[in-house]
Amino acid sequence: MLKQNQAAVFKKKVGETTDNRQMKMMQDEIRKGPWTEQEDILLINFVHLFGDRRWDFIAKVSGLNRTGKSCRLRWVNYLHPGLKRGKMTPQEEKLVLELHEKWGNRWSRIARKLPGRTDNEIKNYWRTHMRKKAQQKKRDISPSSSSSTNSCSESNITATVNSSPFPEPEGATFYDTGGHPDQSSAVKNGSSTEAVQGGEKGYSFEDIWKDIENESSIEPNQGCNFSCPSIASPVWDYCSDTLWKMDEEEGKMFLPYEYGTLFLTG
DNA sequence: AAATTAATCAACCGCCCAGTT
DNA sequence: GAACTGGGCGGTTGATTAATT
Repeated sequence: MLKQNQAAVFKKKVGETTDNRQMKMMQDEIRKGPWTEQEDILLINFVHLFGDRRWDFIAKVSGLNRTGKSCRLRWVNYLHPGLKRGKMTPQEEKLVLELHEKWGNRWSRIARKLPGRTDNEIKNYWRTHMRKKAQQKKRDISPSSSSSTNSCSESNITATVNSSPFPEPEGATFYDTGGHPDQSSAVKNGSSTEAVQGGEKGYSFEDIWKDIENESSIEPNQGCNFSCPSIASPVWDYCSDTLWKMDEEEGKMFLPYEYGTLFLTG
């Protein structure tokens, strides 16, 4: 992360997009690329003050020179106190696969069922996983290939996915097709998949939930809770020690409460 | 030990939708 | 009802790290 931070760049927005909404930012220099710790701390402060909804406002008021979207993404994917980090547990893997089978690439929706995991994380996981699977399949098809030596979780996964065989045309993996070929249109039409939420599969989600909850004290849909005791994000480790101290020591560096008073009281 | 390849993850982009004016 | 705006979502990219040759 810190190495990436060194490479953070400013980019001119001019000529980069035709999105009208971004045209107004053209006169500004919008910071892009990896976030620095200072930015993280600043963002945390302002989310603390204004909540995790008004991203454009936070982006402006904080002086981050980031877009609201960028702030939101950073918060949701990295800074949110409820985030669980580290490898997916077998239970989580199983749940992801089960839900993906039901809902396709509805990552945010799937993520809501996995407390502490983000849509981005699940998406990345799935991408990696399906790439592996595609490669595995190639090896299986190849006559010179030897038998697979998958891990325990991997074999479970394969079994689950294979319960509903998906087409994997040459050159396009299952992931590339978005899971279910007919899913995207249904989703676009808003008819989506609420109806299939019942979970008619032969295995119990409650069991999975029990397992997951045993491993993590995080409640589903917990939301933003700043008394959060189980902060997993690296910056929170840092913040818990130094953030509020810095406010005092470095004086008006962030000015969170002054801003807060100013804007909250109108 | 160096080079190459694969895996992982953070971040951006563009589209869409819902709410507001 | 049309235009505008903010936020959410899925897809994609690029940088970094780990594993392999």
